Amino acid sequence: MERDIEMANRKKVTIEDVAKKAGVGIATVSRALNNQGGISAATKAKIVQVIEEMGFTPNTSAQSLKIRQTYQIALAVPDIRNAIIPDIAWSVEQAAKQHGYRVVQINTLGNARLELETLREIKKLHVDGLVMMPLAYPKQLESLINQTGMPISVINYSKRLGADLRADVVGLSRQEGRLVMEHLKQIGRTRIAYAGAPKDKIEERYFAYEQSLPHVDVSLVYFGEDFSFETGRQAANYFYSLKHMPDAIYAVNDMVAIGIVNRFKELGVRVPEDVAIAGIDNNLWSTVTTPQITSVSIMGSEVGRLAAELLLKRIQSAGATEYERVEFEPRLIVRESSVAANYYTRP
Amino acid sequence: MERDIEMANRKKVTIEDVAKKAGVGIATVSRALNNQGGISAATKAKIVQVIEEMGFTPNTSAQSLKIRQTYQIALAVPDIRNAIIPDIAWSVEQAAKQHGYRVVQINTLGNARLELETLREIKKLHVDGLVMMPLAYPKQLESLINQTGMPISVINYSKRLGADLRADVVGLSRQEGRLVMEHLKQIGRTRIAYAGAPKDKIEERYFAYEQSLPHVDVSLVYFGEDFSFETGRQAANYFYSLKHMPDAIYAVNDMVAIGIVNRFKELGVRVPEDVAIAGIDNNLWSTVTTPQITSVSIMGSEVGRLAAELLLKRIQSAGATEYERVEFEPRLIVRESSVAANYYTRP
DNA sequence: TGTAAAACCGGAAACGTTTCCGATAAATAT
DNA sequence: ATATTTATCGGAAACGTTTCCGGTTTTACA
Repeated sequence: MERDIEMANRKKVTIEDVAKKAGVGIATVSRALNNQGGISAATKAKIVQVIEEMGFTPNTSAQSLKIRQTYQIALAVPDIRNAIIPDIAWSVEQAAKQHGYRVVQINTLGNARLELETLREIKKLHVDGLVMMPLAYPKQLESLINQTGMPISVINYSKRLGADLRADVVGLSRQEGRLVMEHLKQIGRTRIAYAGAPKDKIEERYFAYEQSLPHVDVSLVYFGEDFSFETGRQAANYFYSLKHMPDAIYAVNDMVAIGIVNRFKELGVRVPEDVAIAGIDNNLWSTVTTPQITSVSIMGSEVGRLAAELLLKRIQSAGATEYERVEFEPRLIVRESSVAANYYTRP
Repeated sequence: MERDIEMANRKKVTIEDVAKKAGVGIATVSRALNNQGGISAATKAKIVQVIEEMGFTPNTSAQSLKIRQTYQIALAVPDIRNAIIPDIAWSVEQAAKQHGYRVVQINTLGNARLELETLREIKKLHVDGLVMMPLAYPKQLESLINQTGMPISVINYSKRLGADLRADVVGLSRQEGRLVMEHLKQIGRTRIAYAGAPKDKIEERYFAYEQSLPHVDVSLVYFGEDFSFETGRQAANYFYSLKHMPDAIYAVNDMVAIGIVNRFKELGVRVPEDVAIAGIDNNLWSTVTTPQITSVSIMGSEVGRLAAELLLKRIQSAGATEYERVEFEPRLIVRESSVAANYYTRP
């Protein structure tokens, strides 16, 4: 009880309090704080000591207001719980930290409306920059990006972007889907199915499916709700219900692929004998399941690090550099879910 | 090129600019912004329109400085890439968002020095509160928590905390380890090993091991570097190298358990016939491997949500409430890695 | 229509920093 | 010794909001 009162009463100590107690001016304290010279070693030591005693920490809001920088960047991802996104978040934070920045994190749910809203929200936040990984790409997103006037790095998981986008872009070369399809065809599969999230998310992956087939059999295309394990299981149920099952499935990501394998196991469908399966992401888990999952590696932590570094470079150069576009080459990693066991490359 | 210049020159538009253009005082614009009455519908509409035109967004730093709140909370976790931590991060963010707060995320690497440093860093950040999930618990951590005077929620993954800790605590009942050990003994295993991270992290889990055995055979205890898949594989190598292998392994978490299973498969060790294995966390992946992993569920998203809500309650009540302690009861979920297949409870 | 109350609005002070600029003290040069 | 430079420091003005307080206008009521 007393504690709470004490806590509530505890006044924040300001630079002025420190100045008074140390018997100097506030300007001097500020100089001691940002040690940039113009102050004698003696007074500085004195001030540092007083700061220590009083437990003073400068108010970030006031600092930011004055210097017009927050030293924060935002990170907008669809869902921190999914696939390679923790890797990306991790590497973005590491890179940011190295440059003295913090990251505030926002999940957009990969939802078109929320992606837009988030961008507007972030503008209000007055953060120094933004690393964004959009999924749904509502029409207005690009123009909104162009308007904000805020440094932005886009991690491009899916779509072809306008050439005039005013943001750095680090993307996958959008060849992942093609790699998977070529692999499945090459191992002799002919009835290849697609299992994915709604069509408007990561469209490129579905396009790769369409484009690599002379014509698509719509009964072999399953659009689920999201990118989850459960969606994979539902896809498996769907394909199992067909009179004529596919002999291969291209899954939009590893989570879905793993869900399919999991359900097929219950249903007695053999992988890869009856159906070959391949996903995209190549996360750790693809190597842990039985069978291990053939996948395409998209190197999340590399992507995240690079996106953050491009952003920070732009921030520090006050935007006075050309917009960069970097593509990561994905790499197919063949494992047991598509070919015979013990016949695969390690990641 | 021109664009960059344009961008660099773009002055931030302030509330004063809006006031001038709308022909009103800044106080009025502020009222329009925080729509709390004292303003006619007409002028408000006018102002809103001008704001729209000029693309004005209020400066958060100035607001925070004035109202002495940042509407940000910090979230300090060991490593966003691990186990249930994405679940926790997700649910903390969702809860925060509902109350109009943002979360800035910090990974401490579960490292004692960094946990302390992070706490100091966060104090500088002047966020409104902190959800923290410590692993290493350096000695000074508790007293530092008591000193900050900042609302804190601790997600207690491991240690017994001092009764006078000035923070809300939501924890596991610290029975997870006991549950695992009882299970392994109950199914008749006698040489039970422990595979874990360094002893100083999540000590409770190791203590549960010690306490449930008459005496510990040190050769059956393996302390790895971290909580990773790779650590699990190394543990497997170690146990395999013993002349007299254990017949059961209690793994500090599922990642490690999965790593062990993975390596044992390569080595031809049968699970659970030769060695029964059980972990803690019960994440999705425990159900995806073959064999599926026996585990203890600790309900990450529930824990995260509750921690955030306790914190926000404390923030909003200005700390004038008793400190709460909530324990989540863990639940053992028996799967194939410890008993015969098809003999398990679904999560 | 006149008056009291209510609604609306603007000026200015504050929030806690950084930084410019001028002033003083110390150091160096003459 | 004085004159000049240099190092050190303090005052005060910003930064962009919110909010108190007083003043004006409108509305309500008799």
